[in-house]
Amino acid sequence: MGRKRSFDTDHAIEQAMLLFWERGYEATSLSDLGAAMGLNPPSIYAAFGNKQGLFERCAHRYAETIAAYGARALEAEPTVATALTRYLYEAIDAFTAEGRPRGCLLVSAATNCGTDSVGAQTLLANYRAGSEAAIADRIRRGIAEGDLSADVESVALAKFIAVQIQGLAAQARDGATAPQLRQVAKLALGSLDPGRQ
Amino acid sequence: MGRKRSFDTDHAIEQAMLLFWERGYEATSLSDLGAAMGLNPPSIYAAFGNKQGLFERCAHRYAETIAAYGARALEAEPTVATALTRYLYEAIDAFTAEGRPRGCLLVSAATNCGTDSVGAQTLLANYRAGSEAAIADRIRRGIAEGDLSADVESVALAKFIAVQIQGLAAQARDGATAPQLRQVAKLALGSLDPGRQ
DNA sequence: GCAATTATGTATCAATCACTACAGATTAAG
DNA sequence: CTTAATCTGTAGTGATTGATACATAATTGC
Repeated sequence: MGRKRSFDTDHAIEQAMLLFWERGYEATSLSDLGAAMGLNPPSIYAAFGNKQGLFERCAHRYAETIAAYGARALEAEPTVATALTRYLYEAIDAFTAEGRPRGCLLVSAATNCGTDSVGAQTLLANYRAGSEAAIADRIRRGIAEGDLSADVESVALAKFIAVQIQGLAAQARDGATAPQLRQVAKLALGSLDPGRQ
Repeated sequence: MGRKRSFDTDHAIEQAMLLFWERGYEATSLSDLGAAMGLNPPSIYAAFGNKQGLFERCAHRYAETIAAYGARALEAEPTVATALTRYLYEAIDAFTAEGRPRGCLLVSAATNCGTDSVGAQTLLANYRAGSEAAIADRIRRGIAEGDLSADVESVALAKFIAVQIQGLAAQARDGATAPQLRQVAKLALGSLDPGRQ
């Protein structure tokens, strides 16, 4: 019973996500969020609890949609080399797509925050750690399948890919173009060449 | 004439720099800065103009001291390969040194800021662009000296190094250790091997 | 229709933000 | 010492922050 909610929660999350993606957690005020979602403060708090609750929903949405290329690349590609190659190139597409913020919400929406934003900071850090762990798992699977030399250090290689992702995201925010970043990825993926390392 | 300044400007900048480095531009309030520097607001404004003026002094100090390894590596090393290698390894030392903030102020002190911090944001972006340009210059010098194959694309390789720096700084903030990051750098520098690319 | 329950809009909360007015303290010049 | 100039400490500026109180509107179960 009770009055029905007069707005679309999914659409509201989408608008808030774009704002958090563009400006980061702290720099996005509830006034900005309310204006973008077309909601007054009480509706926001009733639906999401508080600012951090809304941010968690937005980060989840981002991970499930925009950043879904990562899991797809790791699962769909037959070899580690093709999986990591596709991972980087699709990341570059995501970081530089037209008509939406550049870079990666999970990388740069809560990098420099005050003590009251520790929650958002660790939330994103956990997403990043999860992605890196998934990459390491995929590398170990490749080794087990004989796809990759057994003396490849999965943790180090996964961290290498994570560094590429975080660096590419930062460069995309700084205005680097997709072709430029693809040249960078090509250099980075040279390390994966069989017969090297 | 007039009353003498009762504090050491250099020491004040040093304390403010450490705070900006740790928390970023927006998340560091003037109360925090005043407490760290041992100054009341009027003294800060008399000496530095405003918050952004203080931040500019801090960024300059950081670039001239903490981040001086970059220019040193590019100038002192005889070849591009050794210069870029030293660049990355000394960056890792700077990003993970004990007793001071992790990561790089120029990379992550103004990544997600509101519209009133555009000045700080572009200031750091210019520092980053300058570093990347210096790397590209050094690469072109190496090509001119016959140190490097003439078909190396200086801009792309410089951006590749910039991506490593920004990614390594982010990973250092996420808690990665120096040995872990050195493994990453080793993989990245594999692309520089003569006979490849 | 009635009562219970939930959502919405207005208006506002205390806290904090960057910044400053102002008076007293301290210095140098004459 | 006097005078002018600069610095320092106290206190407070208006604006904005995240978050709410409260009355009204809308919906469901009976």
